[in-house]
Amino acid sequence: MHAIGFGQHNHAECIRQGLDSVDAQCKAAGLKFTPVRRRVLEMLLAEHRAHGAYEILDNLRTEGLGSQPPVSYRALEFLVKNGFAHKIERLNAFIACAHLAENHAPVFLICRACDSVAETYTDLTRSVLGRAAKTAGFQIERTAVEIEGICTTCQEGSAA
Amino acid sequence: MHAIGFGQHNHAECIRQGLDSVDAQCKAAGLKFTPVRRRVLEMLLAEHRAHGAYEILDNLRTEGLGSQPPVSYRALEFLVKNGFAHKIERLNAFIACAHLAENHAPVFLICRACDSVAETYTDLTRSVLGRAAKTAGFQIERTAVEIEGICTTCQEGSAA
DNA sequence: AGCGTTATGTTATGATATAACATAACATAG
DNA sequence: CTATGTTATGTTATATCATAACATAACGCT
Repeated sequence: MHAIGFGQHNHAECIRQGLDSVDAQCKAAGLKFTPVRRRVLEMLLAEHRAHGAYEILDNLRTEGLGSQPPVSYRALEFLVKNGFAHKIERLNAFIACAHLAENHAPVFLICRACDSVAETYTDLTRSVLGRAAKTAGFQIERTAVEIEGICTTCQEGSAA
Repeated sequence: MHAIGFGQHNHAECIRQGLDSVDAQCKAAGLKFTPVRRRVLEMLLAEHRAHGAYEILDNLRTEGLGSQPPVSYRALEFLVKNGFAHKIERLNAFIACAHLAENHAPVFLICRACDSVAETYTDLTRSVLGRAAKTAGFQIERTAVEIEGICTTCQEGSAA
């Protein structure tokens, strides 16, 4: 298990790869990766933090790609539904998936100081929680695991 | 690990015990368990499902205990902050804590068919996820683990 | 070209949440 | 027992997040 989101990496490359990967997956699955959807994903990929639907919308508006809430919500819904992005419930905001193409139960590490969000994952549904659910006879469909705290960088910034 | 929420139990007793327990904890901690706060917790305890802040508010209004949003939000904030209730982020709604007086990382099993919510718990922060966070140098403060699916009862209702 | 399906545009409204300020209740130090 | 600080409540207004509903356009297919 490893976390993507904190630390250095080639970001332009990261965005390009993300778009290419989704492009390919959409082609393979017969999904339409339209300009609005593509642009929204690009915005999400641009930073490892959660973006609000209205923030996305503001950008779309500037670019003439849409001006009303349903435009961004629909694009985000498409991305989330197909696993290209996730919704962070805690923040009512969205983030690009950092493990594209892998079937995973995402886990988010949300830094309350700098708002960065790292995504890692777990085989949660087959571990402790999965067993608990099974015992209760509960049939799991989706999981939201969101951990709030302070990331490494921010801990260094203000020595605890 | 066991789940509270699905299945039979003496509910009047359950409510009374919850109120008594919180009453005692507030006394011990020097917290004020005021009429509004008490009544809100009582509403939450009345059913094992998440209650919206405005639903709570409607009831308070009927009873002359408050009429504006901040009233219910403040009471709920008090309950959540002190561990007597939890917020279900997925539903933007609140539920009484089912493990009062135990220090725990709550895990919610949310049935999307009947809207019931069961609370179980885990030593999550010391297990797989905790180790992952530690590796990433992340300092955990809060966790929200929400599992959505179908509860036993609803599975029986409409045979899969 | 006709038809069904999916995506987009647009209006309107619903649902959730909090900032900001005023007042009241309560504890306790003087 | 009253002045003062603190916590809780009352109230107005507004910010923020989300979707229902309906109209139009683009696309794929026969």
